[in-house]
Amino acid sequence: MHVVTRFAPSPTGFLHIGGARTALFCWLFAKHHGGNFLLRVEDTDRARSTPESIETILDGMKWLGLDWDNKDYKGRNYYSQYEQRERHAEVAKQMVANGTAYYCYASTQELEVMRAEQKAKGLPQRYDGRWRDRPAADAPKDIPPVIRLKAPQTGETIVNDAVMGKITVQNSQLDDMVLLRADGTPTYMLAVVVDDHDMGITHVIRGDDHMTNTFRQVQIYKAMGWDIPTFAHLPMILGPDGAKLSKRHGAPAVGDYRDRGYLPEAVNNYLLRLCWAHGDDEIIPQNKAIEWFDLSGVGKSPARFDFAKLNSVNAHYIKEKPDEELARLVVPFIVAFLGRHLTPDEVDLLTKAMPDLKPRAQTLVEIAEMSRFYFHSGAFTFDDKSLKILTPDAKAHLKELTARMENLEHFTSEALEEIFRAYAEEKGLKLGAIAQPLRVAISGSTVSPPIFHVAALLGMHETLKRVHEII
RNA sequence: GUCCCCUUCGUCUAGAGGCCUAGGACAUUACCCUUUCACGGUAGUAACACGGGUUCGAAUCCCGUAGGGGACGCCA
Repeated sequence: MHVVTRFAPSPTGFLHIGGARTALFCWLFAKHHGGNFLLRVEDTDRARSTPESIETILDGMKWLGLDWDNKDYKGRNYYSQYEQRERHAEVAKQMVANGTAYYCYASTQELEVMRAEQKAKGLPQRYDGRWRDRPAADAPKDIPPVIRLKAPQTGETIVNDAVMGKITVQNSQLDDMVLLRADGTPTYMLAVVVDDHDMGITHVIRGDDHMTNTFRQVQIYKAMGWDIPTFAHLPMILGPDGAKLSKRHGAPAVGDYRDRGYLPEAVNNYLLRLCWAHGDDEIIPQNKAIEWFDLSGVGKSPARFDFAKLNSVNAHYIKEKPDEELARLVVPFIVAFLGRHLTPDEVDLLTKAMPDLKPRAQTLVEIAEMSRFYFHSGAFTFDDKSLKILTPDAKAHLKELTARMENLEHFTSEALEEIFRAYAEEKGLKLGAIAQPLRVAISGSTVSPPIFHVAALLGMHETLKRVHEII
């Protein structure tokens, strides 16, 4: 069987991190089975859909590397639901013709009254089928009707969900939903089913907020006599506090993670491990993810988002990434901090510093922050801890050491360490007593990568310049 | 309110009736390494929501209870 999955966001905002997880699972499932992964933009809500939002979502998908296969659709690089509206309307009319749907002339106000009454009586709020069996002759001429599904009123509808298992609902719980609005546009329920059918979707993988919609959609498939795809509903991703993940939790959009210096491979790996596991494996590279991913491994319970764990996964992928590539990724963040561009020499220095920077950072932003001092010019402003290190004694030692450093033939970290160790031994000092002042002098802080590495990278001229600045 | 789903360390999870004295990862604590901070290494604290069954035996199967989530639009 040739597998076809799809990701179907509505372009009313950014790409939500939960949506990204859904997209990832769809993508992995398609790749695992050698099938296709399609992108459909659900833009039938003309008031809320925006082109900017579509761009943002596409960007997010690209950043995560979730490539879709329908890049050439009527001049667009995605499938637009809105463009299929004629087809949706046609299907709705077909259903009226075959007796599985009917025109309903109840006004919005009339329905509001109906729901209010139901609520007041403590009854479930459902359309009562008032136009279900009325003859066409009753139809008022001046009210444009909607088309409603003539849903079965007895028996039950069963969904065999690949994640949730067999789920049954009594048909008496479901009402006759609207398929086509009075203005002739399709509702989500209709559009989804028609598009999934037309696109040949074999596996509908989506968030479990759609679970109860599935029963109604199955009824549409049945009314049209279409094959029902396999459904798989993924549990929600919740915020750290167990509430629905939202702006309040800080980073709901995929773009937020890019801006905060997370690597897409880390985000993917982290997202994959939410509600899914492969034994004790934690770090799962993409090729393994494709090889191992299956729907049966997806858990049923919602998961909370944990930034600490994401950080640790990100730290792992940072350590794995080649220095040059990492430097290239960090440069924009440094540029943002410095407010100026880096010279090729500076980028080269950053690349050479990367082995010392990598193990100390969890995000690209952290690398940028801790590497700023390399590109610093002028005097540092020291904090209290640093000032405490720069005692008159320490300055005196540094002055003596300056002379020795100047005489160095090769300004390497090994050579520097050698003269510092020799000096410490001569004076009966601990290495830290002179290494820390050097650190403060040339890095501007008490915390930095190994200080002799730093000095060697800065070079003799810059190192001595910075030392002179403080003595 | 009605319907649907879920419940293993703080968090993500392993677990398919005996392999469980419940494993791993993150977080956390201590120690080692060490010129700072990290990385790395070693050790530790920490969970089967509760109550009933079924069974020789239950984290695992069944039934309740509690808690959580979701859906009930001419939104998607």
